[in-house]
Amino acid sequence: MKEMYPKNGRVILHVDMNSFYASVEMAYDPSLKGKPLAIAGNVEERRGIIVTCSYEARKFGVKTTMPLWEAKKLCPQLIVRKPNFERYRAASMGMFEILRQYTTLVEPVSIDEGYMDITESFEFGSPIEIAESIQKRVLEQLDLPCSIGIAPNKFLAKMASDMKKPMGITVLRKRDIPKVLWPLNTNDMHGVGKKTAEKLTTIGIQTIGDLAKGNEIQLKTLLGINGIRIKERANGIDSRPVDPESIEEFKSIGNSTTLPRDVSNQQELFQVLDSLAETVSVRLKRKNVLASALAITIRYKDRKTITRSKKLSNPILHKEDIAAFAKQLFLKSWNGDAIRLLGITGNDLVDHEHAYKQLDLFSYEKDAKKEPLLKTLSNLRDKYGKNIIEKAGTHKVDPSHNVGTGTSFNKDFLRSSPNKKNEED
DNA sequence: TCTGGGGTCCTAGGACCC
DNA sequence: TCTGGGGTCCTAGGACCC
Repeated sequence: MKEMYPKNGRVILHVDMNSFYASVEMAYDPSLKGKPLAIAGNVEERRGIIVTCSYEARKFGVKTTMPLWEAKKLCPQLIVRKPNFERYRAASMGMFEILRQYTTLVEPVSIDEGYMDITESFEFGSPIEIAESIQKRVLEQLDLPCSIGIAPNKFLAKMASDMKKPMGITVLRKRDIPKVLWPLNTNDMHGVGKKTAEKLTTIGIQTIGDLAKGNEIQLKTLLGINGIRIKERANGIDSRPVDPESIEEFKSIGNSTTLPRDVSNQQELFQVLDSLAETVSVRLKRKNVLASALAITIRYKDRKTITRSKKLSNPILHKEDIAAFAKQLFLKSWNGDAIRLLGITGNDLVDHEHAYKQLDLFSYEKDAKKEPLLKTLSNLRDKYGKNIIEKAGTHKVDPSHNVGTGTSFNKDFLRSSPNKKNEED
């Protein structure tokens, strides 16, 4: 048996679906296969952009994030479909189900990609055999193509999966790094975008190889902690574990919308905030969490974007509370100019059950000053059950002040995160 | 006719506390 | 006279990714 990996090394796969949304549409409607297909938002409006497109469309120069009108200019016969998220979610679940047949150590990163740690999965064959088997099953069972990277860590696996598309399998060993990775430009690196690549050129770093040998002091000064991190990555060092739970740990839930036209009428803008608040509320409830901080986003006509956020004295989840608070924030921040986009995001999410448990804890609090509130809350709950507590907890939120009966217990108990990780990197 | 919507993580300054 | 130093929390903005 060939030794492909050092005894103590890990074997990580990165599975990346190829032009996922477009491929799912083709699986649903095979008559689309082989044709230039694009998925775009706001198809009927002028502000639509390309979300994903088929390889046939890419041949014409059509790219992700390109405005729809531009794509149609490049490729007049382009077939355009609206995104159909239920289908994509279903396909995604099918894909991850297949991955989990090889190991429980599957970490979904987004709807169409994930990492697997198959170090212990030798009963299914060699890493390449496993990758081939996964690729085959995803194609046969879901009619979807994917590319797979095989490497000793996440970063290298991610880089590897990007190297052959569609339907590629790429092994990237440590010893391949100088030949395969180092000639690439830094902006081909996962985690290095346009701005960082530009900054790097100012200290004479163009390629990943340059970065691998870069001066740490200089990198730290230029990019902070990220400078050190990308240098490590460039040298193939990345100890992040594959964490199947990370997908459960939500940190924020938001909803934003680009308006069909720029709007400066307050009434109209308030209506938009109402509907955004409704969406955020529904999604918070579905995830069983409350928001302990709220942020709004305003993008003006000239695309200048501001965010304003504020901690809440009590976590909230009802649409009325979210809308009221968002409107307060909005009025404090809006300069009166025409607005292109509005958004509301719930931050510092606390688990529903956890929030109530913490209220229970409160019952045992000996502090005399806090006694009255606590009695009120537990009496109410005894009488009316859980729901009234939810209302009592959220109703009193006064967006203009951060005071009130809730402040002390919130600060001490409710805010502690249920999502704390016990894993150090 | 320019440039969506969902996120995460990091930085930096000011407030505040000891 | 002349002005600590560390720590945490909050907020705004930026970079990045899919």
